[in-house]
Amino acid sequence: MNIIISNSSSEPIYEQIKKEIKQAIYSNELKEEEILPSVRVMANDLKISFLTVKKAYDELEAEGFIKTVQGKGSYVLPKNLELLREEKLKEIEKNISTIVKLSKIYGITEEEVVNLIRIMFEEDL
Amino acid sequence: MNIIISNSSSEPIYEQIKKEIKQAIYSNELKEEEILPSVRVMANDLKISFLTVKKAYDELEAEGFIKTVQGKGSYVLPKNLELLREEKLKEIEKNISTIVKLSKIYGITEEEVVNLIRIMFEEDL
DNA sequence: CGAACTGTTATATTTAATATATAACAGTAT
DNA sequence: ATACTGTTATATATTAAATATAACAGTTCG
Repeated sequence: MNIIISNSSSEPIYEQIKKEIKQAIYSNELKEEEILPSVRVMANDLKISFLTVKKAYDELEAEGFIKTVQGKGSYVLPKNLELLREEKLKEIEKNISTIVKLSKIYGITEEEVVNLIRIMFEEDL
Repeated sequence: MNIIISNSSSEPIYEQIKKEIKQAIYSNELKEEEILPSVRVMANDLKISFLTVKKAYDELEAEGFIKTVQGKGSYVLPKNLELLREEKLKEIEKNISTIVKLSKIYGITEEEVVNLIRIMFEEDL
């Protein structure tokens, strides 16, 4: 479990932690049943408050990705890859919706957008 | 000048105002040299503080879209459509970058994304 | 059992961004 | 002059995020 957070990011720390854990679950870096670092250990590693880590874990549990048991810790639930993929697909759709709205207002064509997509997809393989 | 703001939006009111004015400038609803509502008038209309409107106007001026003169008011600068378009293009690129990153991690293909784009472009013409 | 881990909860504080209220001041137009 | 403009300063309120600290509770293991 290798979490990297940015203190200066506008994105809240607990959100950054959530994202990285989801990604680790998806990429199988974190396997089913695997125990996550305890809130205090991770807080210590990241030099942040354990309450911030707890917030991330609480939300990950509410979203069905991990399970926390008092006294024991938090572990990765039988992962629902489809769930994760769907969640991200929704995020992508939201971004696309923003793009389409902006494009229509500011006279950017469908082809221009598609070209950008294609170019950026090829980059940094 | 017809500004609509949402009190419940997570987007700051001054940002909403900025966006709507930029859009109005782009669509020529607000023409070159046209006087914007005074900060107090708009604040009154929207039932918000004039300081919030001032913040929006100040930033619009810093970004080169309007000009404010003490005692007179704020008016639309000779508009630089290209500037606006470029600004929005950057916003779009940022969104695309997010999309591409997510897609690569979560196994969503270029074609899937392009299809979504095409579908959403056709919708709500 | 007891020590050393886990997580939980409550309280209080800090910081930054947003938004507000109010009052006083300054420029412009008529 | 008056009535608009914008400007500035001060103070306050709200919210989200993050923190610090202390006390409490469950689990594990020697």
